[in-house]
Amino acid sequence: MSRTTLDTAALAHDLRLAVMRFSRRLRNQRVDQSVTLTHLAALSTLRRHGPMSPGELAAHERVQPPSMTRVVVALEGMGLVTRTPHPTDGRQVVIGLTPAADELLDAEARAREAWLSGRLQELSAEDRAVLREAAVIMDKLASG
Amino acid sequence: MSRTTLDTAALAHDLRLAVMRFSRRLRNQRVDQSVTLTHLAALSTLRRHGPMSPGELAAHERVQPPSMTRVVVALEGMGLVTRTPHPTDGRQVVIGLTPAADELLDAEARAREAWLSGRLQELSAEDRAVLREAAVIMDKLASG
DNA sequence: GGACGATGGTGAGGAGAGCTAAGGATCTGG
DNA sequence: CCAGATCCTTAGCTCTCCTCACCATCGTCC
Repeated sequence: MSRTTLDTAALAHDLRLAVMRFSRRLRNQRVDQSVTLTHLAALSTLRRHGPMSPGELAAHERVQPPSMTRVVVALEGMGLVTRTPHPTDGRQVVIGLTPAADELLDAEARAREAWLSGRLQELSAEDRAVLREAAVIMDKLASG
Repeated sequence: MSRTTLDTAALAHDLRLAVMRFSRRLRNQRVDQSVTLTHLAALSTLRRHGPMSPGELAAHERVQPPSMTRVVVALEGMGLVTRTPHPTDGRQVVIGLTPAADELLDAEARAREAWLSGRLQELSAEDRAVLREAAVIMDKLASG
């Protein structure tokens, strides 16, 4: 085993533990108890990329379609998204945000200062730059 | 809102999504189906820091004590850890690894090459360096 | 020395979040 | 027009973590 390979194995170990602990922390740190992190992620993606089908949404979030169905059902029940039939393809459904969801996302963006953004703000600019790059790399790893 | 604050909010958003997706991917990518990622993390921590009480272990993993109890019970059932009474404090219990756990961790370390280490190896040395720093920063964020 | 709050572990119950397998509706290519 | 592919959904399961409550033990204070 080469030096580099050993280092990579150690990195894999540390990175895995760090990501697990960090994601736990993120889940617990959500502000509004009624809307979970998974729900928020779906809403964010919808806002960023516009209305799309459940399947597309699932692909974006790297989740299986049935999982996303549940999320959409829950969000629809809360009046945060609408389900409208696809204009030409009868199989598909288009998920769109309601004004209430927009408000919620705005409120959440503000409230997020309470923790993650606040914590990030305490870091050095260099550390933030590292995280910014790392986010891109991790997303690449997650999608590959 | 200043420029930096805006950037930080965007970073919070992207980082959150990236970590969520990445951790989902990690969970699915485990090799041995009988031992879950949570179990492995606990075993890894025990190996790295030596025997400790369930409470300490929970603190290390940023988890509540009852959650760690379950993990320990499961691991004991699989013969991977032992529970011995604390020499002086009758309330405490000391969790230690069995030889079987050592073997499992070795096997896991080797098998991990199959995915995460393999993927990391494909990255540039610069990207790995970024992740190495990011792991430290995320752990700091998770613990604070 | 005994009562009493603090600490540590666990039992019970529940919620969130993901998966696979399978079913039903719709589209499309032959 | 039928057969297979595609899309969403239902059903049922697992894993992970939580809170609340309980019990045993420790340390302290009267």
